[in-house]
Amino acid sequence: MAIYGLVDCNNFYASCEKIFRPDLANTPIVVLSNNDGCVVARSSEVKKLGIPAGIPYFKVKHQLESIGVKIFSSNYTFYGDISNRVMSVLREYTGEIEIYSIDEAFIDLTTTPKPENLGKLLHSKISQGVGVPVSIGIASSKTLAKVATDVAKKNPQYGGVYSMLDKNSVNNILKDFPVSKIWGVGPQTTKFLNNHSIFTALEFINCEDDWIRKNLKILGLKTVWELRGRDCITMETSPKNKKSILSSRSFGQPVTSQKQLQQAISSYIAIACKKLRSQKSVANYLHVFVRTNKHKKHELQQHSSQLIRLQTASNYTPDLTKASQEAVTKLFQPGYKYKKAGVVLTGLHPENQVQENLFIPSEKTPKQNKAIAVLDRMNNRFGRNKITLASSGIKPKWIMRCELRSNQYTTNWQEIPNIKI
DNA sequence: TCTGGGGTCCTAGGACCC
DNA sequence: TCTGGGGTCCTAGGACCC
Repeated sequence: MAIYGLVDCNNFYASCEKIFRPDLANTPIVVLSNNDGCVVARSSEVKKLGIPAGIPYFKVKHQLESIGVKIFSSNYTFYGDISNRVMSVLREYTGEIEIYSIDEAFIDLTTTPKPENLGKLLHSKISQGVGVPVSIGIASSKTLAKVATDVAKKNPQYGGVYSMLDKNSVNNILKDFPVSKIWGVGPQTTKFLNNHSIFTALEFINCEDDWIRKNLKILGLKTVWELRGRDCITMETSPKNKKSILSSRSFGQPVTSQKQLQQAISSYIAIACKKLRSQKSVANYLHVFVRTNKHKKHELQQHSSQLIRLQTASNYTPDLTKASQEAVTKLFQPGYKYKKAGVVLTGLHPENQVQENLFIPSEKTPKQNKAIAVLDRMNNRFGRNKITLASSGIKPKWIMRCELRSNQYTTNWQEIPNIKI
């Protein structure tokens, strides 16, 4: 039987913000999304106050301020670094891990003699060594490990680690576990199940396989099997190359000119192409999309995209920038206030397997290759966007808001914490 | 005034081929 | 005169995840 552990950092972004701010140890804090748009992380004190996840900041700003909640813009560079530290601890004690998201990792405990003991050890090592609290769930499938982690998180008496390896404990937990909280069951499926009087995970696993397959397809069936303890979703220890790469942002203020829109798109292309080069792939297709603010019903609305097939698959920023200009020309309409735009690269293939176009040479000259390699190195060393194409604009107006960002304590010498002795 | 960003997988349906 | 049908590939869109 397989045994999985899931290690999940509690309130990750909020916990990160507290690491170098012992003065905030018991202060309620929230972290906002890009553009200071939504509340994406809440410390436990804030959760208790009933502030929901994902709520637009402006709706709760007054409430948060009036009760003394400390607000942070998101600081992804910092969270990424803390995440790496957590993952290093896991690797040190468990060998191969599957990094599932910035704040979660699966570990394979199949051959670990006492999984729960290792869980306790990891819990204390991460807490002491990195400074963020984690919850660890142990079970015979990933989906059950997710459930176990939820139990560990909600019940402090287990000390942050909960094992669901024996059958009795599984049924005991599943009978009170709402289907809406199952990994892989979203709002649509919840609605469907509830309409059929299925409310708990236990009721869900007691359904007939045929019925589940017919209505919820193969994914639904896999989820049920996993909840019955059958291991269907195995470990992925080496990160796979992405099949699509997306870069998009909402604008700090509406964009109304074609030039600004083009600048924004150019800068997203630069980000996406850099990711593409780092996985040594080329893209065949480029999607460019633009959106107006759907919440402003009285304004002109546009939600459209252009798909461009590149003449030759490429990861060379100027190629894709040029292609994007054509798309922007088709998409842009005067009089519309654009709120968000982005690019998606698809049809990705390894760069050494490019299908040559008979009429158009795809090989970049050595000079072009060198230039783009230098650009990547400089930007890696000195920070994203230190060197850009002129088409991305300089100090653009549409740049995101992030007025309440904390320091990059661990990744920027200028912002390293000071200690007064 | 103010509503995130980056992914994956699956399915249906059209295009195309033989 | 008779005008098929199955397989495959691709894309758009939906649902879900963090």
